Amino acid sequence: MSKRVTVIDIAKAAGVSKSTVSLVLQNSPLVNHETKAKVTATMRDLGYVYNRGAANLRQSSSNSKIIGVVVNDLTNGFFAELAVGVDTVVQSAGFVQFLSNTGENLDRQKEVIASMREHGISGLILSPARATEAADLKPLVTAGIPVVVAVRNVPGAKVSSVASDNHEGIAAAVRHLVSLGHSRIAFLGGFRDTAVFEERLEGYRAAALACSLEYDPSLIVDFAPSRAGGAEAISRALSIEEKPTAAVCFNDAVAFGACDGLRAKGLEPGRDFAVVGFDDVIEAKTAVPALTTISVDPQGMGRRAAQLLLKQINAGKAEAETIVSSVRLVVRESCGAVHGGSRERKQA
Amino acid sequence: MSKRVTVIDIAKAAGVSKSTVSLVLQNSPLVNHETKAKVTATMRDLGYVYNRGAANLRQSSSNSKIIGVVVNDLTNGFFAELAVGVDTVVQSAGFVQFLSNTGENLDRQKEVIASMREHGISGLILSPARATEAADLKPLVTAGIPVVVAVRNVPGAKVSSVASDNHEGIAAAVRHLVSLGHSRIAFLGGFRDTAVFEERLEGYRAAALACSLEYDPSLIVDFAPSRAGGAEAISRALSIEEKPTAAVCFNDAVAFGACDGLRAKGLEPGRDFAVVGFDDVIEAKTAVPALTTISVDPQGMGRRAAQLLLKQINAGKAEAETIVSSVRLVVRESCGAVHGGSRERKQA
DNA sequence: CTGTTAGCGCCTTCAG
DNA sequence: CTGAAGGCGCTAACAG
Repeated sequence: MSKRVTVIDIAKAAGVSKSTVSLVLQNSPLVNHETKAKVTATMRDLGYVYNRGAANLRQSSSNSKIIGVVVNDLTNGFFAELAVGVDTVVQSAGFVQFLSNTGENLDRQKEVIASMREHGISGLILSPARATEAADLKPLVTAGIPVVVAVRNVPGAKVSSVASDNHEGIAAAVRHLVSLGHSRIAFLGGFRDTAVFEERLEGYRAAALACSLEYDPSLIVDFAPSRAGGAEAISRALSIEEKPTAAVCFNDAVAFGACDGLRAKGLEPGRDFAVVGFDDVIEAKTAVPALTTISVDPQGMGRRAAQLLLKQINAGKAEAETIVSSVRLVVRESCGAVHGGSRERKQA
Repeated sequence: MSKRVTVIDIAKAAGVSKSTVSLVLQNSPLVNHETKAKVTATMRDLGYVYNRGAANLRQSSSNSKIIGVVVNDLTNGFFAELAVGVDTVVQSAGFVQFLSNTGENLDRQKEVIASMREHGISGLILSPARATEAADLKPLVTAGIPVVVAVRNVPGAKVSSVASDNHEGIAAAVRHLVSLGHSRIAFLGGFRDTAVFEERLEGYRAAALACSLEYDPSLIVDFAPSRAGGAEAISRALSIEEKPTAAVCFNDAVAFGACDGLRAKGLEPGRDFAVVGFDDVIEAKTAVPALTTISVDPQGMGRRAAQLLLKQINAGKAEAETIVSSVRLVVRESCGAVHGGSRERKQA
């Protein structure tokens, strides 16, 4: 209906020139308060809305004030919170958020990112779908669009990232278990050839060493980081000579699987065996009350990611930077002290 | 760094004119396959990215292919799912989603919507923050931007909406309770002066009538639709002459409050008293296992809202339309049959 | 089927 | 402090 009102309309109505209006728009100090007030008034009267598309066209672009956020599973409360965290800082910096969900679908991720590019995002925060490769981000970085990867790392990508403190997380879990009297602690699940596995395992080693536990490689049971893998892993861990009484798991999926496996053997997690999970991607909220987990604050991660991105946007182009987000151990119910663990059972 | 490559660049490289390229872009049938292929090839080679900003500028605008989604609490799983539902259909229609969170903050909502307008959204899906008024949406509708309001209604606004079937939801709950043997059923919580209250109460009345229950106004206890209000309401409901043995609550918050109130009196919800909640905004997932709730499918609502919006966008401008989303009764554990209820207790 | 010509709404010189 | 031009990347008419 009503044609779009443009700078020219309001210039006419206010009796000034378009350039004056333009200056007001970017509130330049070059225009006196009086005219400025008049102009803003007429803008309001005529219902003027700024057209960023046009502005971006004229300007160098990429100062579109829009930042893209794509997450792999918005249904998961963890990522929803992450997005909220991002949104908070993005909004207060005067940007808007383009948020999309990939549902772990690589094709969709590609489409979504392409679409965002067409709209001229000035930066991207990505919680990548599984199996995302550095090549998927290549076009972005060559185009000079800042990218920060969150939660999961993308192997060879030269972009900034925000992830949780894998080393310290596992170490805290080990210390917790030791404080409950455990000394035979298994490390379950995960693929050895990933960086995350290395970090987590290293945390395990370091803490074990610090607590002067004997280091027994047979307690390290690598397996697919899935629920099924967890079940397999716990089964194998329980088949060794000197059985463990507790386990730290590569992620929550593995932990759930371990609980499944324990129950299949008539053991109740939390009572007969202590299990600690790591808040990963699969499930942020656990249904197993006795499960202790290493949790990260998703909103905090989101905020940090956004801040990092904004910094890079403002700096033109900065070096890729990596932030490790601190984690905390969440003990929901008793994790399972050793005197209630399988050791007694073994003696019985 | 690398300057943006434009249609003109690829025209030059492919040895055609810009218009040809433009035609290819909107894959018009007017260009023969061969040239089309050549053009697309060079586009890929030069790493061309379409500039929607420019296109929107030239075109009538509002076919920006971006649709805005603003939600009052993304932290709440219900709304996250809603957003996912919207995203699904929005994406497959070739649009992108601008998603923002208001956190129930009206000012923020205003800012966010303004920002989206500047970016030229072609439509808006809004799950309004509390106390949103029709006036807040006025500018949008006068600008001819289709709006669909989801979950919550905005009183006088002339926009489409997608909400749950309040009438049938409560009615189903009442029928369920009657089938368990209850005949004294309270209706707890909510402010009488809202449309939603009317609808829900009407559902209660209709079902009570259909089940030939006596209609006793003292069983209707209106109170703030909050947890505190629920506690107050149940307390008042239990103070009347002939006590109820069950209650349908205005929303989940009230239901939780009612449970609090029951426990304070030494009654266990689900055993001594049946409580039914309504999936509203506060908490989508309940922590009280014995609580039966009237649930809506948030993703489904999101999809429906998006479809409605797209329809309006394509139709230019349609009449405001209202969709009521069906609900279903979710019985988690036994809701509490009357023989285990307070009636026996009264007789004892 | 292809090339030419005009702008879309805004911002930036560059002179007044 | 203001006015006049020019152009960002693209599409819409027309002409070839």
